[in-house]
Amino acid sequence: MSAAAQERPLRIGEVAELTGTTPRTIRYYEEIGLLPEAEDREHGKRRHYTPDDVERLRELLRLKDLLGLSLDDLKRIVEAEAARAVLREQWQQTEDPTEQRQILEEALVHLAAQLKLVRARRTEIERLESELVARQRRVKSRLKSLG
Amino acid sequence: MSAAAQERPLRIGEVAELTGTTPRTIRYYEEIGLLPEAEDREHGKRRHYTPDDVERLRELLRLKDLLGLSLDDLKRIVEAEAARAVLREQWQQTEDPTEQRQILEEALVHLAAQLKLVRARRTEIERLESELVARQRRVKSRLKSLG
DNA sequence: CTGCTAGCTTACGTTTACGTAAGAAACCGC
DNA sequence: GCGGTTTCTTACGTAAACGTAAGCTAGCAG
Repeated sequence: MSAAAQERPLRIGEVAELTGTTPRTIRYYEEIGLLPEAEDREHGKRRHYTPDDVERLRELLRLKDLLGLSLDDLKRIVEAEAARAVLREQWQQTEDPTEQRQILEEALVHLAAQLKLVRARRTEIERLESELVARQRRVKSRLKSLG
Repeated sequence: MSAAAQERPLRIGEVAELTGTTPRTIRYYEEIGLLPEAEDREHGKRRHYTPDDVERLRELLRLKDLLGLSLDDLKRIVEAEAARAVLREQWQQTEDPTEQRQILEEALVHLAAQLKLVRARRTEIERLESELVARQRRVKSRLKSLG
């Protein structure tokens, strides 16, 4: 469905480059279940990725770095998303609008939870920033009073 | 000079409580030179702290958590501040306004560097936040179109 | 003085998140 | 087909940031 899936598959080194990480990290994330393993890859053969996979990994790294989440935290998020994805498949097939609504509402809950985290962080950062600005002002005024 | 220094000294457990960390962490920070060690404490006797020390530790923990700085990064910051403090003492005694100005300007450089870090973080956080909001909107509109 | 709790020192242990090395196999260009 | 690069698997190594345990002491409460 995604246009991205049509293009030449990316190799692990390219993905690492694009996301600013290393092949080892990518394999490790797969190993702990943070990234999915292609079930049809034969032993010893190369992994390949789509641009969507790159975006996915970028997002995980962002959550990790910006929110300070551990890989375990991320895994929980990923698993929750996966669970919702399963339900989505089941329920979209039945085309029952009541169930579909429930799925979307769960997605909203999920997003609200993440937003809460992000906004809390932003608030803390802003407080830190304004304290630094205040100090800056004090130093500047002392500089002025020195002539 | 600080009013805080007049009050009953705090023990390590209280400081840990107040900063949301543990005594072990505080001792560790002292061990690696992140927190100063009172030079007059006899071997085996208790550490004690002022409310200013608590604030100091809070700030370090904030920089660590919000900016994702390592203890090594923090140590560099602390050392830079200490170096500036030494110069301040020396030069304030001489009461040479030219030197005093230089100290203040160095402080500004220091603050500007930290502010740059903090603002970069805030920008990233804000981008993440707006992406989440966008997703939220999409889900909400799909909900509405479901009736 | 006597308990009791919290703190001290020393030292080894642990978790997280990968790094690194070795040997083999997969592609890719020629 | 072949050399060169990249990847694969397996497994051991490691740095950072503390945790934990043991034996001992400070210092206060009664």
